[in-house]
Amino acid sequence: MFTLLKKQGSARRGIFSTVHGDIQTPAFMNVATAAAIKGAVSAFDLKALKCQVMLCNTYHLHVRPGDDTVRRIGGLHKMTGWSGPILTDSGGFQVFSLAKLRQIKERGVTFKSHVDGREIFMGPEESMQIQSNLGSTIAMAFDECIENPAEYGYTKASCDRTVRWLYRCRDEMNRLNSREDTINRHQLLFGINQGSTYIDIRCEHMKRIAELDLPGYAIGGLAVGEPAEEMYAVIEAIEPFMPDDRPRYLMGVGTPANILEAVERGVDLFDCVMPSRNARHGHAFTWQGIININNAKYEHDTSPLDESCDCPTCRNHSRAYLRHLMKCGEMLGMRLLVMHNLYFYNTLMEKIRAALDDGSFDEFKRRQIGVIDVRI
RNA sequence: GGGAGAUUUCCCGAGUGGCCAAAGGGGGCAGACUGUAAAUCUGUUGUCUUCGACUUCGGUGGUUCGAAUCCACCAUCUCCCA
Repeated sequence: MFTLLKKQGSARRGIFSTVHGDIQTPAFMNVATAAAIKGAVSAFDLKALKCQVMLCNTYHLHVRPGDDTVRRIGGLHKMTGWSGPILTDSGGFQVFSLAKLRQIKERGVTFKSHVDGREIFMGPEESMQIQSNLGSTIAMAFDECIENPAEYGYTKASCDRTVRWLYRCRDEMNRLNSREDTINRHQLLFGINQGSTYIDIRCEHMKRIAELDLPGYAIGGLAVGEPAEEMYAVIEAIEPFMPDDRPRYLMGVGTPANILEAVERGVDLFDCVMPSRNARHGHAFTWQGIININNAKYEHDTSPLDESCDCPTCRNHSRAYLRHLMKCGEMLGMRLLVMHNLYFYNTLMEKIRAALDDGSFDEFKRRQIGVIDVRI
């Protein structure tokens, strides 16, 4: 399913084939937590934005509208109108981000719904059942995203539990995929490496989850407050223990610089709320650096966000107009900025792939770092 | 013509003798944001030679050690009775 086309150092150029289409890697997955890219961007826009994969969230869709409802209306693909690959996150990140609203036990995690406060129980089986109802292409294992910093002993115990949970995820998915009435009987399970910033725990955990021979592996629990250098160190350390013939996914990362550094260290897939969230807050990524369109200096600026950008926003609108829309709180402003930022991220990945294809990745990375990730 | 009430820093609006350069919104300016409880959150918003000083609460004059707050007159606006 994963074809490794080329390597440059540890950096990889590949194709990941799924029932919903091929993914050219390295790739950035566009985050649509509640089955919508925040900022009023539809599935029909995503094609124009060079999006390859959409990412949705198990917990959020379980809370609203309910995974039984998603199943009844035909699954995420029919629901959203996106026919390409969809990855669903397991709810593991919510174990971390809703820390004040949850309780972790061996069987699973009890959440208080952030919507209405009602109690929700989610363990490996529940997460797999929900993701099966959603009908995603790739389902993520139910894990605990450990907060940073974390105590060594707690990290070790948590990782042991995450391994046990992974076996339960695999068994439950096998059961669900064998059922006649399952929406996507070819749903793939990705395991998730944890271990905070403890290299020994990370490596040990990676070895143990690799034994399950899953179709893909993710690195979780990074970019949660630790310095970027520590994150890179973790990736470098566990990379040798990640199967070469399986895609590697660095969850929740990151800045353009983070992505370049991680690709160099052998990562194939990424996702991050940064391009969409920051766009809603007025920040735009350009090939000259990051700008805040709300700044007064753009009031009379008739140039596009980025002269060299071919996205619908840059082809049609000026900085002055975008600033005006954002200042007025017009939702068109957010939509146009989100579209631009997603196009930027997807184009960044396209350029990375092209550079890997012709062997110029190192040079490409050297040229971009310190430029596209810096505020101007 | 007679009576009642208003006028506060960019705007709305609190404040009725010292703890007031003046609450709270809005707007402005800037910052944060990494598997989205985020169209959110934070800081700042009279001037300066900025751990202190100066000028401000419609205008002018007065009372007082001290006034945005009390008094007099003037200006403008709103409402009620003719």
